[in-house]
Parts: sequence; C-alpha cells; structure tokens
Amino acid sequence: MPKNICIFEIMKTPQKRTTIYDIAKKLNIAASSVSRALSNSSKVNPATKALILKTAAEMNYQQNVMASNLRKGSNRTIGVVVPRINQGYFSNIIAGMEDITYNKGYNLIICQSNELHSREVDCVNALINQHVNCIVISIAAEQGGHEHLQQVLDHRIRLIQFDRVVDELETFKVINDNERASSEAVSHLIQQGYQRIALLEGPQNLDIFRQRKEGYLSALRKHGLPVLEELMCENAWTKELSAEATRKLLEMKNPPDAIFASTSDFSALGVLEVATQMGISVPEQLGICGYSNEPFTEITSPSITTIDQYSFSMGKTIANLFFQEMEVADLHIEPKIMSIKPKLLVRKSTQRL
Amino acid sequence: MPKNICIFEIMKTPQKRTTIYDIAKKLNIAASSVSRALSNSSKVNPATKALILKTAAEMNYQQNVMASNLRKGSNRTIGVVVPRINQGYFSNIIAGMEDITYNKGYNLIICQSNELHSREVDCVNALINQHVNCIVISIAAEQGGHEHLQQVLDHRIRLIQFDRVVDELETFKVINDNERASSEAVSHLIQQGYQRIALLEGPQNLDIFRQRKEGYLSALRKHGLPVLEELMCENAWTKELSAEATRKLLEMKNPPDAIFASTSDFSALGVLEVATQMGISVPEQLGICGYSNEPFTEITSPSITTIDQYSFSMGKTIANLFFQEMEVADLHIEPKIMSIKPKLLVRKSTQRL
DNA sequence: TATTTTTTGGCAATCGATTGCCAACTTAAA
DNA sequence: TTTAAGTTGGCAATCGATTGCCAAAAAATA
Repeated sequence: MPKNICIFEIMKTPQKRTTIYDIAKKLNIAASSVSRALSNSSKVNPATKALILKTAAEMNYQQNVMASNLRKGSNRTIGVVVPRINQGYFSNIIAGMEDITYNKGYNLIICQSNELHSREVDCVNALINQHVNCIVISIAAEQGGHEHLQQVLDHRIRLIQFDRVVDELETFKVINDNERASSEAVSHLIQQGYQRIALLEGPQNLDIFRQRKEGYLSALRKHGLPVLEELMCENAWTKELSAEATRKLLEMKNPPDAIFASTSDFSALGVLEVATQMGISVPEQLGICGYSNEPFTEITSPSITTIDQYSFSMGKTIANLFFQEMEVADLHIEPKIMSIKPKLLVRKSTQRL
Repeated sequence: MPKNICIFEIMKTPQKRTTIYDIAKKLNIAASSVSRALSNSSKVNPATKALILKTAAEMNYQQNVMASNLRKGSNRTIGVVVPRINQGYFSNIIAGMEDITYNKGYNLIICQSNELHSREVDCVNALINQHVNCIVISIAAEQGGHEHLQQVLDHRIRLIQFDRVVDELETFKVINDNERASSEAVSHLIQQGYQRIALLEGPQNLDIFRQRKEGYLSALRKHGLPVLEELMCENAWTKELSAEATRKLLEMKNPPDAIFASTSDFSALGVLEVATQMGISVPEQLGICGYSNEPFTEITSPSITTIDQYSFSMGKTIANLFFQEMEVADLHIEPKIMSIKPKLLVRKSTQRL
C-alpha cells in the first residue's frame, strides 16, 4: 500500500463503503446470502433476511451500482439526445420523462446535439458505450445519415425516436400528427376569411417540416384555394430568418393576408414584430399562427394563435412506452408508433370575425 | 446453458460485444497489453500499439464502461439536482454544463426535486448510490434539513451548490450576488423618481430571497427612503400570488408607485397584467422590475426591466469549477465560492424619465 | 424409521477492464 | 564481453454484486 494512502487513512476516518462481504463476515454467513436477502429473494429464510437487512442498515450499506451494473449487463439508464436542452419543448419532454423514470428508479443521461449531425453521432456513440438500456432521440436539423441509429439497434439497445424522426428506420416512435394540426390551423385561418395564406417552412430534410407543409397544402386544396409558390418561404425557421421573409412578403404588390409560421412560435414572433413595425394591424390586416405553444405566445399583443404539442405529457408517454412495451420484451417485437394529436389554440392574432 | 438462450443465438447473430480478451486472443498477446494500448500507455511498443488499435477498430471494439467504472471506482458522471428542469434558468444552467462536460467525456444525470424536500433527498441518495463523481445542486424551496448534503460529503463525493445554497455547509458554491443586483435594481427605480417601492418576496427560508430583500432594504436606506412594512409582501413568488398581492397593493389608499418582483419575471408578469387590467399605466404610474431575464420579458408591452443571471455561462462556470479545482484534487481542499454579478437590464417598464 | 421433497445457504465462477509486480528482452555503458 | 539500465509485455489479483449449481438441513410423506 502506498504511503500517502496510509497517511490519508490515518488522517481521516477510513470511511470505506460497506460491501456485502463486510456484512457477510460480520454475520458469519456467505456473501451470496446477503445479496439474496437484499434483493428480497425467496431463497433465504425470513429470519435470516431480517437480520441481514437490519445489519445492512446499521452498517450504512449502500449498494455499489457499478458492480451490479457490470454483473447484470444493464445500468437502468435511459439516454436522451435532443437538439437543445434549453428549449421549452425539449425541456418539457425531459421533465415529463423524468417524472416517470424517477419512480422506476431509472436515470436519465442527457445530451444535446446543438442541431449538429456530427455531434449527434458522438452523443449516440457515447451512450452506446455506456450500455444504456434505451436511447431516446429527436434528430438534429443538420442533414446527415442515420447509420448511428442503426448502430444503436445493432448493439441491441432499444431506441425510441420522437418528434423529429427518421421515417425509414423501423423503431418505436412517438410523434405529433403535424400534418393534421397544420391542416387544422390553416383551415381555421381560411374560416376566419383569410385568403392569401403564406407559409414559413423549416428545413425540408426534417420530416416534421415536410408534414406541416403537407398539412398546409391539403387545407388549401380542401377549401379550393390556389397554391401559390410565391407565398411559400423556405428555411424561415428562426426569428431572424422569419422576420426577413416576412418583410419580403409584406412588400409584395399583392401581399399575403395571413402567415402560418409552421416552424415555431419564435418565427411567429418575428412576423408579429415586423408587422408591428410596418404598421400592419394584426389580426385585421394580417393573421398570424405559430407552432409549439411557447409560453410567451400568450402574452404578446395580440396573443398568438399556436399549436400545443403537449410536450410534458409526451415525455411521459415516451417513458411509459419504454416501461410498458420495451423494458422486458424481446428486442425484436414489432415497433409501435404513437401519434399524439396536437391542439390548435386560437388566440387573438387570428380572430377577426 | 438454458435452451431458450441457445435458440435465440441460433435465430439471431450472436452479436456479442468484442472485449479486450477477444482482441488479445486474436493477436496472441495479453489482455493487459490491449488495455494499455487502448489507454495509450507508454508501456507498450508503438508498433504493437498501432496494431492493437487497428485490430480493435476492425473488430468494432467498444469499451465496456461498466467494467471500467467498477475497476476505477469512478464513472465520469456528474449528478444534477434542480427544482425543475423545464424552467428557463435551470435548463440554461444544465445546457451550459453539458457544453463543458461533453468535451470532457463526462455524463450528466439529471434529477428534479419539484421543489419538494423529500424528493430532493431521494434524488441525492440515488446519486450517491450511483457513485457519481460530483453532485451539483440547487435546493428545493420546501423547508427541510441538509443532512442529505452532509451525506454526500461523508461519502466522499464532491459537492457544488449553486444559486440556492445552504450557507452553513462548507462546500463549493457558485452563486449570484443577489443582494448587490437587487440593490442596483431598486436604486435604479429610485433614480427614475419612484418613491414608494413595494417588494414581492420569495420564501425566506431560501437564501437567495433573503439576499434580495436585503438588497432592497439597503438601497432604500442608502437613498434615505423609509422602509414601509405595508409595502413588503411575503411569499409572492408565483404569477398568481403576485397578481393577488399586486391587487391589494394597488387598492391601498396610498399605493406604491413601483413594484420590485424580486422572486421572478413570472411575478413581474403578474404585476403587469393586474396593472393593465386596472388601467394603471406602466411605467408612468407604476414601475415594474422582475428577476431572471426570462425570454418573454423582452416582448411584453411594455418590456420588463429585469436582472440577467447569465445562466448559461453560470452552467459553464460550474462545470469548469469541477474540472479545474475538484476533479483530481484532494477532497479536503478549502472550498471555493464563486459569485457572479448579475446584470440589470433596464427596459421600458421602469423608464419614465 | 426410511425416503422423498422442500428449504436454506454456501461455493465459486462470472461480468470486463485495470494495474502492481515481475520477468524477459533490448540497448547502452563499462 | 560483461554489467547496468531501460523497454516491453505477461500474470494474476482486484473492483463488488450476482447466480447456477450443489449440498446440507429441515420438513413432509410413506
């Protein structure tokens, strides 16, 4: 034993964690019995069990999770990869998941991809490395392959995709019915008498944005309105980009009378700010609809019509999906896809009737 | 070997993870050399090392972190306990920490106490159980002891308290200078000509709220204004409670001409809403100052003066503190306290000059 | 009382990486 | 050529809980 350690042990109380061997030695029984008693096995006499439990408590025993993990090959951990932790939608998802996993004694390891594909790959690899029981992911906006997700499956780790998913990959999925929600939102605009409805699109390599566009198109068709290319703006998915796009739209000879910011409420906010600057009244001259129900949409003036995705309960759904369908089941069961219908929240920015 | 396992192995490719033993066997060398090569030890010949690395890559080797953890007694993990994950301030802290820990190959395990003391104790115990390298905590609002934090230290786990800290406990701390920031805010109000400034307080068992009150008082004293009991409202720390308190304040015979919502911007929002309802103009008749710089404060009308706590970079600071001061250092070094000075953001809700 | 069944509990291998110690080998110096 | 110093790499113990297998003991049955 190195000298410095000795000194340390003399200086401070040894404080070595008690192991099942310590308990076994003290009671003069085998460590295996202690282990069984602690895991409440029926193979140990109730009286002995009680004695062991009592002693363990007295000795302030705490299981060494690392040893248990190694032996069991599982660590009761779920890895989560999201674009950004500090974004209302995702932090609510995580909060919802934590609510469930906490009660099951599972841990959450959180990673953020920052919307970068390469970083997402790194995160996933790190989680594979950790032998997590399950990886829950919403993919980054940056274009990229999905070999890393295939790797997850190859390593026999359960995989749940949510929100932004890779369609081709057969995995469990928890998604929102973006198309239907968008269609409803646009239909609502039409019912309010808006005729020239512009669309702010997100990156079309993400399925969610394709679906929202599809919803927009189908609503127009359903109501017999023309689809006008000049009213659809690509890649307007930040507040700044949206503001820019809005400026262009509103300066057109024949400007739109409503804008559906399908990418996010931040985009909708950009729209509102530009409209206000330009002296265009909302909702009278311009209707605005956002997406996601960020808290601020309620307090802008006017308040912004948006779509609530039930993020917190979606997080719970994801966790429950794991525990109910995947935790113990065979790895090769048919993956389930759960679709949650978001809710249109009509606020002032679209009510002109 | 049980039969069903056999069947499984026949049905699916075995897919067993490659271990260092597999590599050793293939190259006809000892596992220890493989281990050393992989950890880039200088005790292995560069040529051999290269061969091992190449073979490892070919065999798709991935380290078994659980085994490594057990052996090393460390799992390169930091546990984080916060009242709520989905609260701008905390999710920013976590995002900031993740930014640093990601590059160091550390993992974050996230727990939320939901402001409940008992749940906080549970979370801390779970993290102790996990043998995390460090616990980072901001304590719950509910009153309770701090034996659980002492336990952390007793188990030789590093501990960093941030934001809401237990003062008596000698641990590393990363805090905001709440008193100074509050004092500045109130001084600003006074300079704007406000004379009767009310205070919305948070639970006084939390140090941060005591400090903010202290700052309020010291600013009043400094400027020779009287301290009026009737202008200080206890426990007004949600939007609803604040709205209620505001209503009472504004209905007084001699109402305040400014309200410092020291608890949060949500409280400030409650104030603003009530004022608007009552037809009281902000900032002319009533000045409002919040705390935390939630995103929405920028877009209310009028925008709300508030205090930015640099949450994201505070998260980085916390992580850096761990890596620079604690990761390898002796457990019994003098704990460091880092105080970050928040910044007053003057917006329209307090500018009447 | 003899035999079978059921309980109870110990032994030892296992999970996979790590590391102290020592041996073999290489290189350098005498 | 001999000795000393420095490299390289293998052996085996270790981390602590888990579990299949078997034996001893107890209980139930014949």
